[in-house]
Amino acid sequence: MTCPCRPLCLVPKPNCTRPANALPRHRATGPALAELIMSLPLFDGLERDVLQRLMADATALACERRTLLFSAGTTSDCFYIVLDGQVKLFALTPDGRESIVEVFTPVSSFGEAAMLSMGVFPLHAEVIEDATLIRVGRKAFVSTLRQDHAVAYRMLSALTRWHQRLSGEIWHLKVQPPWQRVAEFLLALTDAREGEALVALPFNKEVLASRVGIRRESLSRVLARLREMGVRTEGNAVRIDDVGSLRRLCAEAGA
Amino acid sequence: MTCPCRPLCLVPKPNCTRPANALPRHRATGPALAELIMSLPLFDGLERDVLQRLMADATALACERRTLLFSAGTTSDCFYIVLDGQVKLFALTPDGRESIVEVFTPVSSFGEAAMLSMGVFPLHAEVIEDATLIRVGRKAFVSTLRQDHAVAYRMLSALTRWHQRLSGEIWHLKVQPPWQRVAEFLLALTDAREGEALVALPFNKEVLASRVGIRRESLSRVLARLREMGVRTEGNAVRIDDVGSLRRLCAEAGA
DNA sequence: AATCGCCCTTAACCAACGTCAAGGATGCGA
DNA sequence: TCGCATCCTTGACGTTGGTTAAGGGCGATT
Repeated sequence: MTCPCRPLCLVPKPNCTRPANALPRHRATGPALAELIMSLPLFDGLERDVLQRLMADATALACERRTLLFSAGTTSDCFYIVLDGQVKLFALTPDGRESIVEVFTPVSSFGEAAMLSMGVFPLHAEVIEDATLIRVGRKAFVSTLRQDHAVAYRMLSALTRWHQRLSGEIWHLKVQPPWQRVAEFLLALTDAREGEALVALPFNKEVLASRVGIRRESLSRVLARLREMGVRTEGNAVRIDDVGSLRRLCAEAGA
Repeated sequence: MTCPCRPLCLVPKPNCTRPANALPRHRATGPALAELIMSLPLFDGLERDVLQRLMADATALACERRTLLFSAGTTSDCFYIVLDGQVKLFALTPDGRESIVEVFTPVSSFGEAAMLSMGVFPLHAEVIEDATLIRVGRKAFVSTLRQDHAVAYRMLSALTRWHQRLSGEIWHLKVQPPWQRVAEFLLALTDAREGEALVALPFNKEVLASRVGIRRESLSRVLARLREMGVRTEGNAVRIDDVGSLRRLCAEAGA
């Protein structure tokens, strides 16, 4: 039996026959669990004991691929933390098509917004790669929030950062052509400022295309054109010959 | 002397010669000032005395059109509330073009995100229609926030609502063709669910185009095509013959 | 009246994205 | 080994949005 995280594994399951030297998917590597959770933007800077109170009625979930966590319109009485695997948030058009708004990879959280405004989920959520999640109930979460208002304050600045990220995304969608959004997405996966870089794609190309707002076929064409700029795709990884020059290309063309 | 809010005025200046029977620009009408401010999503549900403490070192500003409030990169030590007029938040591309990320009309606030995360403004802000603003300093605001954590909690849910609005916008940009974004923008300006409606555009077409992520010329084309669907533009207003059918058109075509 | 500036519209052209269709690569199970 | 499913790529084609350029309407200024 091989790992479901095909074609590459970061944390192979027992008896996984997949070659281990392959480039892993792009995901956070894992120190201690609490450490991971505290790195969430939502919980940035929280003390450990406060966190534990917050997590009072949290439950851990092991979800298989294609598990539907919730669908749009459902009342939202919890939010989720992704410890492993991947979850997509998407909308459905009347004709059955789906559009991925966001893909969550370890370690991140989603659904807080819907939960805190005490409404319903605005989107569907589905596991697209076998995942381990933490489901945090609304009740305990909100009550802890009321008891310890400092928590709320911390979360405020975390959310405002989120806010800025979303605004930035809107701007990208409005002013950048697709190839630039793809290029910047790739560049965001590496810390390198110049020279060669080999980045692992966080998810398959279908999902990636949806993330940047284009179709699968268009992504292929974009990558084909980027090839002339020294961006070669190698399996689920992408080799960038010269990160510096690619960054410059993006910057000078309308970013 | 006529009003700068051409070609139509809601609140004519003294001696304004502009005809008064014209349809006003779409903007909130004004009861008491405090009432207005408390209707901000950011301050939703705040008690009046708390609000006054929050506003301790706030100052009122009367800004003429084309006033640059701040530019990207500036350290953000305040945020703004728009009581009248309009302010655009925009980014500049290297070749000097601008892209409007958001237009703020009465009554709304902007810049809190940058201020609370103690960073710098990520965008430029310019008054595009003579405005009266309130500038709230970071220091008093944050200290009040620390003293009264309930305020922070209230703001949390307000921000999460904002968050959802932004997510929705991203989704629109990804899955909807421009004509639908325009149509939905127009529909959002009226409460009518069916029948005829006459809506006043909140800003000129250049800005509107930028808001929905297209160019001025494309907006003209879109409006021309919408004309066949019973959407006629009349000056800075738009008459929708049948709101119900337009809503249905948008809904069935990928919303 | 004449002129200017601003806002908006239209047309022609081109590049680019979506769509449809076909086919290749890979991994898995029979 | 074969068949099948999934994922990816490529080509042809139609549509559409950006670009450029030209011009009209309107108010303000002279």
